[in-house]
Amino acid sequence: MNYDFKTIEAKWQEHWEDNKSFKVERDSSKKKYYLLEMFPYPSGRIHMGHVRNYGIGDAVARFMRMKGFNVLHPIGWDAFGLPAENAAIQNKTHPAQWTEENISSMQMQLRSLGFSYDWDREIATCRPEYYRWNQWCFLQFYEKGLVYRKKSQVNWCEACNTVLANEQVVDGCCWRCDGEVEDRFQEGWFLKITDYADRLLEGCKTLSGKWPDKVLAMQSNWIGKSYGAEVDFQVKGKDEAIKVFTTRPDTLYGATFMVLAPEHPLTLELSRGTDQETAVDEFISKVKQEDKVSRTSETGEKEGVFTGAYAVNPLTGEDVPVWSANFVLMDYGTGAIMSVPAHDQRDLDFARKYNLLVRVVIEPAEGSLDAATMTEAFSSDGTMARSGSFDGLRGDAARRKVCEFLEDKKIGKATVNFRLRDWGVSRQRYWGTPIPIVHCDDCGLVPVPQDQLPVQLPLDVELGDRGRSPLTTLAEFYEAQCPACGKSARRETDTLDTFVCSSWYFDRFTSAQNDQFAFDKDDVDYWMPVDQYVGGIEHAILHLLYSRFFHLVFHDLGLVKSEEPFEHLLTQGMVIKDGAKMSKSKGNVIDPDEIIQNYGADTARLFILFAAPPAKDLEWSSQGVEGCYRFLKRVWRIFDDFANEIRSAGSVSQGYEADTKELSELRRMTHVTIRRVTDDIQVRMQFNTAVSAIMELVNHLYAFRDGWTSQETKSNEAIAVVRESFDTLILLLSPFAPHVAEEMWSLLGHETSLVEVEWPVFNESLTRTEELLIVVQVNGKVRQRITVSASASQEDIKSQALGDAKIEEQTKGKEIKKVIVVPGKLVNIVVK
RNA sequence: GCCGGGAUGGUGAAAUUGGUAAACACGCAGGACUUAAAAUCCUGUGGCCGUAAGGCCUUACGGGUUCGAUUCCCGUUCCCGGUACCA
Repeated sequence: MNYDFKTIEAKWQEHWEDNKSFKVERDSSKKKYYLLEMFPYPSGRIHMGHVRNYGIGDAVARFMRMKGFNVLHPIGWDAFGLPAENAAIQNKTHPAQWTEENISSMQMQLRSLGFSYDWDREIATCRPEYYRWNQWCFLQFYEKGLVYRKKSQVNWCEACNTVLANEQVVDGCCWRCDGEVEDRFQEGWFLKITDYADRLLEGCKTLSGKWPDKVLAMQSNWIGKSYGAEVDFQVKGKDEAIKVFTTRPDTLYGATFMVLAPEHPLTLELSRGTDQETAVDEFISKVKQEDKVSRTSETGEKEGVFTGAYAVNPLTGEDVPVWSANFVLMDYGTGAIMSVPAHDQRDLDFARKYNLLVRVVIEPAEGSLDAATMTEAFSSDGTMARSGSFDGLRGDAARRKVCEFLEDKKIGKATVNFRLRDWGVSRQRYWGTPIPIVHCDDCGLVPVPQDQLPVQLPLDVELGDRGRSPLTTLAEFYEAQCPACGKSARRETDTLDTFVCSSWYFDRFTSAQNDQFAFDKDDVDYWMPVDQYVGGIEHAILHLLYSRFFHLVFHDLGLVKSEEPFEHLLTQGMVIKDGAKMSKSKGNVIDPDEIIQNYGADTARLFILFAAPPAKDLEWSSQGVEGCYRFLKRVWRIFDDFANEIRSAGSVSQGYEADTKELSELRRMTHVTIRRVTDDIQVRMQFNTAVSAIMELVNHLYAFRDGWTSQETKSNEAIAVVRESFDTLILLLSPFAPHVAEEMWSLLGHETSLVEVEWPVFNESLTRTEELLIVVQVNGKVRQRITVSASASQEDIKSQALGDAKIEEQTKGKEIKKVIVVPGKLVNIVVK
């Protein structure tokens, strides 16, 4: 019988579907396990990255199910977003239609891969049943004071015609379309993620060891906490102070000038009435013309202009000139800095260029600095000098003392600054969740009452006017009554960033069909947190930070017990071909469907798990796929050889001693393989080595077969041992190649599907051998291999090693200084 | 620059607590089966020297610790990812 993967896979997919094999319910009598993979955007086709992501997840889900856990393994669709809108304009369809069609075809593909999802929990974020609760979340945040509206400099993507959050700007370009991002001044909605900066950072510590260090480091850097001080510099001749943030209050005596960001309101104000007026105007307009990328690149020339004004250094009492320069950013700190050229490279470069005063106030432990000639700023810790009564203080202590002084004098204070900005969630596009707010001339911003949710996204819109969001042109949508006073009012026409949808979908999965709540308290507290989350590294900051933020807020609102949504995180590497990420433009895309057609889902899944450890990039290899296909055929053939003979065998009786060496070796191999595969999946999450171990067992069965078939009489016990091996092989293979495993399992006469079978347990005593191979080294070099009885004492091993002919030859005439015996491993003889 | 991760055969990789480097697979070579091919099965396969027995070398590079280092420590080079006039 040939390995007919097409028939087998279709058969079992149908079986799982008809029986709802992977449907789960909350059951407090069972230990839960929530396995989640990042849900896909319904682009239309599954790609290899998905196969990898979901292949890894499914292996773990199936394994944990067999280990007896109540496993929640859901799937859904991150279905709002720009591609639908753009595709709809191009193909003259509707985003809803385009999206739903894509969902259907991708569902088919996921089914054809045999993933073990609870399909009853499937969600799509673009459906009112979902986005209704998205609006509800927004209002929860609103009521808690975590939502506000402000006019600000925003990142505008011209190509996408919308605003982007800071996290969505990559190297000055749009994360989605790669188009250039420009600054715009615009009003929009923000979520106060900065209120949670400290707790999000603290959380990184508790996740250490459970999330990849890399992701935690990226998040910590993104949050960017820095300790320092805020100091007020009085403007000379005006009742106005310039507030600066510095991480080096110990260098305050060396602040010889100040620099404002060009956008800083005081830049313009201070120059008025001075002879620098026109110079400042020209400078500001020049900087405005520069694009964001070159403005913020480090290699860019530092340029500035004197504002004509002076401020007073609060510690030295000196007048210091106030400049404005392109390298000071309005959106970090206070948008103004004190410049200490001797101890900051940028300040020094600027001072040299414009001939400003340099004063050394921190002395290094070794050598000395010459303010007149130095070209490299000394920015490490050192001893304070030329700093009045602070002279001699160092490092943190120095900074603390200066801060205390500033607080005493009420001219500054120790403070903490974050790099993290609030999350702008307004999008000027159609295909997203309508923001449930009404603008009333009398009442101001009025939230839509919960019983009026969802604010439906109208489907009868004209798309294609690329300048504006369609909602702003649709009177039936934006004309509304004020929920508070009943007067006619205007509905908000911005939609929510789609990252809002994905910030809590894992909670929704716990009560996917509930139409009373976003999620049921008992459900969410039973299932959450996600025990294992699997997804791409590209969401290290975006989705993973937003989700943590949402979950903390939910926690504070008493909606969920846990604080962190994802207990363990695995970020899988990319699938690459010819050294590059698969992409249409490079023409190196392998279509999963084609692989499934030619080799089957089991082969596709096996290859993708076998070819590389999960966290590493995986180089696609058609020969490697061929190899995995060959392996499954090899499994099938040896199974076919034995199936009839072992089908009616019983189990091996307890205390059975194998009649032959071959049988006891097969038994040992079987139990060793259980141990290896279990450990690889459960502890190490290393599926490539798990598959290798199974391959070794199969190789062993082939070697075993030759002796077996020539044997004339076989005891029932002997047949039972062989059966045990095949049962085990099938079970161990089942998380990786579930279809062929199910088929073989049923061919052996088992009546239950593997879904209900327990993971095999190894017997430690059966994994031991009677003889051990010991390596004998002389001076650390392997010279001989000897076999010793497993019960041999260290002394026995030592004398057997020393008595070996070859070792005697190696040690002849030399003095034996030391003999090291590592039980079960090696003997090292040190000679001179 | 800073942060994180890497570098092992012809290739993907393995070595779990410092203990036989290269498991498993691909590729390649040889053999069996076959009229032949495919498929399949078996054997070999890090490099150098040697007919062989065997020896020497080998985990990016240079040091160190240790009886023993792919693994730990110090330094260097290169590669990948993130981030960056962040005050």
